[in-house]
Amino acid sequence: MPRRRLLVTSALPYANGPIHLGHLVEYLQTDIWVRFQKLRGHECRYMCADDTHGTAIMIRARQENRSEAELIAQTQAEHIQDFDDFGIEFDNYGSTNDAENRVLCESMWQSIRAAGLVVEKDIEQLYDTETGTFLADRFVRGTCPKCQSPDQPGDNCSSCGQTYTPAELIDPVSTLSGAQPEVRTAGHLFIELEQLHAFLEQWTQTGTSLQPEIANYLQGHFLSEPLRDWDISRPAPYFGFEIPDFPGNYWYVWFDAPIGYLASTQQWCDQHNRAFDDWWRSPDCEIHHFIGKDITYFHTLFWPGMLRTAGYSLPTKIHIHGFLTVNGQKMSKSKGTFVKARTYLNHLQPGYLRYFYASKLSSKVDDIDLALDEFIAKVNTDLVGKFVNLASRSAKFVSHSGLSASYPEDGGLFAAAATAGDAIAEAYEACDTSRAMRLIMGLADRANPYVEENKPWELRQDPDRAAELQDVCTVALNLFRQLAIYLAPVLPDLAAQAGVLLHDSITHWDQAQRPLLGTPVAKFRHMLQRVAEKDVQAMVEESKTEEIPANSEGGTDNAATWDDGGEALAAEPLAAECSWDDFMQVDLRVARIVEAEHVAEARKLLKLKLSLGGGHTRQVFAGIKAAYEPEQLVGRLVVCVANLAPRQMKFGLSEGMVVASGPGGSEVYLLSPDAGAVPGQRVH
RNA sequence: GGUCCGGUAGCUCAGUUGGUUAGAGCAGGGGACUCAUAAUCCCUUGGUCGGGGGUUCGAGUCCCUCCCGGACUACCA
Repeated sequence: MPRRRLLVTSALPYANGPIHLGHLVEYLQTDIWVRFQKLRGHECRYMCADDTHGTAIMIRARQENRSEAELIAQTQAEHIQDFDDFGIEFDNYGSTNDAENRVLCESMWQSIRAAGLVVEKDIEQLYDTETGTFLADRFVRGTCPKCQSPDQPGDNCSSCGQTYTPAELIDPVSTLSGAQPEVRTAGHLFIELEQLHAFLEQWTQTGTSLQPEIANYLQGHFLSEPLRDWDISRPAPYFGFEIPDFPGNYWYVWFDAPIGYLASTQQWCDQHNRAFDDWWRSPDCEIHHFIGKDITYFHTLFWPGMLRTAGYSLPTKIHIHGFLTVNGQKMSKSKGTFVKARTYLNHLQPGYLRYFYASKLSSKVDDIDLALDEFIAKVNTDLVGKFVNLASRSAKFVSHSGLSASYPEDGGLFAAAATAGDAIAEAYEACDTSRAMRLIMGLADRANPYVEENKPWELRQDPDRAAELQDVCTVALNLFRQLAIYLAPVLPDLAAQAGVLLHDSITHWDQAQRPLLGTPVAKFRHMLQRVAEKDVQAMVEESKTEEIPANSEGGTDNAATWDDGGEALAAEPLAAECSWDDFMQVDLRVARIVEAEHVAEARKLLKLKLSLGGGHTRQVFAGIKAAYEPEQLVGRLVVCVANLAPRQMKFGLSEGMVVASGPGGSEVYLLSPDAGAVPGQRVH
């Protein structure tokens, strides 16, 4: 088999939120594929990076009163730790804000300019004068111009379905500041993608780079009519790279994000003294992108167009996967099924999820479902009951003697499993890991009866049959080792443990072709604990109490989903209608927490000092001890009831109330005003 | 509405270019074993392959039609 050179990427996670189980579908699928290629002896490099630019990052950094650089550095460190703990091995993990990316963006830009693809057009956009920013559609809400429904998103009405531009909204409001935005005109640069129409038609429809349903989708939705110009610039302020020949304007995040694939490769090449062009300008190198179906459009139209224009290699294959559902539904915070990578790791081992995803994923774009009870049953049955059990039930009988010197008669089991290696490899190669797992477990199903029939536990009773015992265990352990090799891309930790047990590390797929003989056998230790239902439940419970970033959209990563249940409303039905005057009797004010401390004797209370600005302060006792640490409160803005009658409490006078939602205990959520609010402002 | 994907045993799914009595794993029932993480092994109950038409000597597999479920439906792309 000729040695292939492969460059593999996963989509870049947006640096505005933590990695969750939905993200991991992609990174685990890719990691498994990469590990498979490496195990086959190919040179395969896995590149990724954080996607760091765009309005959402800028806004969040402002809200948190820190620089974008600080925010994205912290997020990147968290992402890398999460990936690392899941056994996802990148060859390089960069950032789209790295210097290499700027250089490559500029060079890409020059090529696109030189090709005559760029035009400037004026567009009208809503502008928030308070925050000094142009507003993307999702930052505007207002009344639908068609059906008059209030408080609708900036692009279409959730009530009547009408689509419109934010400027058409009646009484538009900026969600950043609450201000009424004004319409302003600004020049934007556009890429005339239509000039590449013929190329894209040919590339998407006749090549082998796309799954057939994706090619159909593109033909039906985009290629059947002229391609629209792509708005590629954003006026300041914007967090990104400034466009060199268009000062005051920045590349839209979706321009520089995929170039991050190149930049990450560049970093790796620099560190390893390798030639960049061997990867991105060589017909000998395969380029494989793994992405989710939500970002199909960018990767199958714009990205090939950019690459071709700048003279880079085109993707060999774009592997597109579906979304994750949990228990058959979208991930839901209230159900505790919106699980962060870190939360999972707090309760469960990564191998469980790696195997479960592998057993579900195929080369199709279908969504996959993580049914938690199926997850428990499948992992325990397949991995512990069938696979690990083979070693667990035979290793200790040969810990003193080691494996036999020649391979015993086994009824053709080893040879059959060796032959099956090709079919398993084909399945991995095609990203059909569910098929691969099925084939592997079929082998395990034939291995256990062998042990059953040969009864090593009886053989060991008879010293005269020691050789027989050794032979039976040699077969069982070699069958186990074959499975460990075939599973190594999915379960690298178990493969390593198998290597330790048999004193022969697993480094190549072809090791499954020849039995291992004559090596010592180490003392057997449990390789994988069974999944306990209580741990899964604990993970779900913890997920219910966690904060989820309110807006994880805005970058190139739109994988977040939500599904708001009706439990909260049902638990506390709406109160009777009140008049405007009634409402205005309650004086809600923005306040800043300037001091926060524990009250030694109090079980539920924290003592807060609120500032209303201008030196006006209030002492408030709030029942939020179980939900917040004093340190995390100091400095943040909250909303307080400023005209509530003071109340004498056991520990002192409470001069107001901080508003929060939630059932109580550790589930209390303080309300925060958006950036721009200042202490003392009244809430209307 | 349009496009795409799917509808096979209680559950998750396999079923290659149409070919003998439709399969696996799990779950359920019965038994065995005790080396192994209440693991394993043997036997076993479950299906008019969404409905209806058609092509064919023969269809889960091809064609038509209807029903059901899901995804997508860009234009901040």
